[in-house]
Amino acid sequence: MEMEKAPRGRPRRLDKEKILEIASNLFWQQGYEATSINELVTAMGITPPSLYAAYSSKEELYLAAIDRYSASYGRQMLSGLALHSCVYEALRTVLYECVEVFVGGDHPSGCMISTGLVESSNAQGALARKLADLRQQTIQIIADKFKSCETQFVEGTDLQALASFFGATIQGMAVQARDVNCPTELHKIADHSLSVLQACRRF
Amino acid sequence: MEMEKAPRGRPRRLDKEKILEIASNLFWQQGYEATSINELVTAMGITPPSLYAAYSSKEELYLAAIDRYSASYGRQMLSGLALHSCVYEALRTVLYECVEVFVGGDHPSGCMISTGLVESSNAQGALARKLADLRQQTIQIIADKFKSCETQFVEGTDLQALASFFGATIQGMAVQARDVNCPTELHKIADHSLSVLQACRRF
DNA sequence: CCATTTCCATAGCGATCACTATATATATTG
DNA sequence: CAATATATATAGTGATCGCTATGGAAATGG
Repeated sequence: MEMEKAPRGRPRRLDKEKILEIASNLFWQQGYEATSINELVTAMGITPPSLYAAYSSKEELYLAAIDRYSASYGRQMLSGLALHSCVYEALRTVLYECVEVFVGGDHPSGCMISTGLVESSNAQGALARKLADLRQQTIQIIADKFKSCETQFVEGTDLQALASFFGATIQGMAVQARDVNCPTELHKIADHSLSVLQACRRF
Repeated sequence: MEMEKAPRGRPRRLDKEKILEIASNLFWQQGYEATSINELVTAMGITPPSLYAAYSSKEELYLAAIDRYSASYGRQMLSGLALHSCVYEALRTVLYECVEVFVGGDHPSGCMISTGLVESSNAQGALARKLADLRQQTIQIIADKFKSCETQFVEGTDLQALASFFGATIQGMAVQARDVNCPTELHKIADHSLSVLQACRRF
């Protein structure tokens, strides 16, 4: 069996994953620009040099937080696309999982990506473009699912536009999750949105 | 006839309205926290004391900018509600006017209110709550129109939830206006959203 | 003209920003 | 026990934050 050999020097009080978890929740709650290094290290119970030993800049930390969010919550929200061959069941699962993530659990409300860096200074242009890309990627993933289910739609349906519409629904739900934080209201929004998909289906 | 008597002291280089116009566009582009006093006064061609002579704080300036936006663009976007007795025509006009504002003209893209201070530090809690209120007010205005047109809907329709859905549509369009800035795409989103209203109508 | 009124520009306030140089604390290695 | 390696805490960097005290510039009133 493999023994975990302790590393050479003084052990760190917080590993990278724990640092990232705390940073993710703060960025999720307050956004990139509104979250200061001071707030981060205070929440972590460490000091700035320890943070910078793990992540070389605030920007890198934020990017890692976004990656972490995508890999866990983002994956969860889109998991329905692969689970269901019926495009309606697939998208209903996606929207309901969005509600779960946006208002549920022991984490901030809303969505790190949907409302991330929508407003920002020119100084953060690169990060803002990255977030806009991620939003567009999400829409593209939905569009690809629609295209792979083309036979389920009435002929001539603009599947790309339909995916943009559901992207807008998700982004709108993310805003309202911040404002009212009520799963019931979000479910109603999801259901109205799903009725559009229902109307585009062929039976 | 009334003569405009020049005031007593040194004349100001920029009146309050011009200051507000420039501030509004910068806040619209970058948001509240990402826009610094330095950027504002540089864009205005004045110095901080002149700005503070007109508006006593950054927060007050931002609130005035939001008021200005509501009175002009906000009013324009909701004007369709009073113009049309047909609820479908009314809401179609609203969504199309949103597209006009969100991607058109010689001003920033997106919406000052829909995506304003969705992410923010606790220090800006009061402003963030104000913006959330404005978003909910918009939804309520749409809900009130629906209720005044109750006879046009199929019986038992949840008009409040329907209004929330269109609020989400508008907020989603505001995000995508920032990301792609394309009126054609937004119109497709608006049309899909309107099909939900069409399905709720009684003929 | 001078006095008065009003606004503007310079300069800088204390606080906070993201980030780091230095030295000390805590572990393993030999 | 050193000697080495790593992470830590203290304390601070220059820059920028929102905001303002001071004094001079530019107008009218007498």
